[in-house]
Amino acid sequence: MGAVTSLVERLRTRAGWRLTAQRRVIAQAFEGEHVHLTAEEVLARARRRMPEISLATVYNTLNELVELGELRPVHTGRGRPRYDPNTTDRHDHLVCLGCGAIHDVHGRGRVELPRAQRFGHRLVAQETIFRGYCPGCQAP
Amino acid sequence: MGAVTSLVERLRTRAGWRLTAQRRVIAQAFEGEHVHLTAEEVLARARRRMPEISLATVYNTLNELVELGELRPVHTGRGRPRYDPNTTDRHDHLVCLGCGAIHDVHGRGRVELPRAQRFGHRLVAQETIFRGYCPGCQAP
DNA sequence: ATCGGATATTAGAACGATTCTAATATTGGA
DNA sequence: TCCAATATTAGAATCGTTCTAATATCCGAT
Repeated sequence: MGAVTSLVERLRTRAGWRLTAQRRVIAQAFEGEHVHLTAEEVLARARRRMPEISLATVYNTLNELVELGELRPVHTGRGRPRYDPNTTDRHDHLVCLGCGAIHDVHGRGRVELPRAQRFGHRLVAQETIFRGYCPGCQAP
Repeated sequence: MGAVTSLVERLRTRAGWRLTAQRRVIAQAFEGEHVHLTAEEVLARARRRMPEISLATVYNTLNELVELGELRPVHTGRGRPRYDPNTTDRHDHLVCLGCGAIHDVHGRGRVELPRAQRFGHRLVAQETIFRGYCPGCQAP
């Protein structure tokens, strides 16, 4: 998955799912490495290829791709949620509280949640976010 | 701090900060352990003691308390942000993707961010969130 | 090829959460 | 007691996202 096949390629061959022109340009917005886009940014990129695409379709498609496990929403706590197409390589995120910039990072070690601490939950995901100030935003 | 002195007590003695009646009832909303309230919930609790308090004041005060380091906002990715008065004991959060319930948890181990992975950032916080489905919400 | 039902797109309205505005009230110090 | 600084408030404004319902497109069956 992930690096092996491209997002567009995977969507193209997904049974029971139509890869329309709109969905294609939305998927293409995520090409390249280390992309973490807001809905608005996805719209802007999609419009470069298809100027008439609507914001509603962007939201619809983003929600579907999250549902399909192809995008991972990242709640930075600074501005709006961002969407990360890298759902296969385990990684964390580093967010600048000044400008909102976001980096993929590979933390050392892992937090485990012992059974006794799960309160009967079935775990499906875990996320670590680091916050700080980037070199350009040294601050309060 | 934290458990040693109560939030209201700390605010009462904070220089250059007026502990008004409104701010007091907002702080009192966080009494008790393991509380994670939305702004709306804070308003509801504050109104039990002061029915005429306004939502604007709740938002103003919550933002100030976060600024002062007395509340920690928790971005669960499910519903609105919650505010956690426990800013001193290191802990993580477990969120139910079904009903949005949230638990304090103590994960085992820790994620470290090596200097080489900090991209020059000065780190100020780190947060791990576990997501899953609680016993009442066994799901999709 | 054509039809028909299912699916997708769209503009714009609606919604919910939060912030802003600007007028009024309260505070604490001179 | 007076004054300036600070806090509160209702309601308007803003922002991001979802909803609505009308139109368009797709794909399989004929």
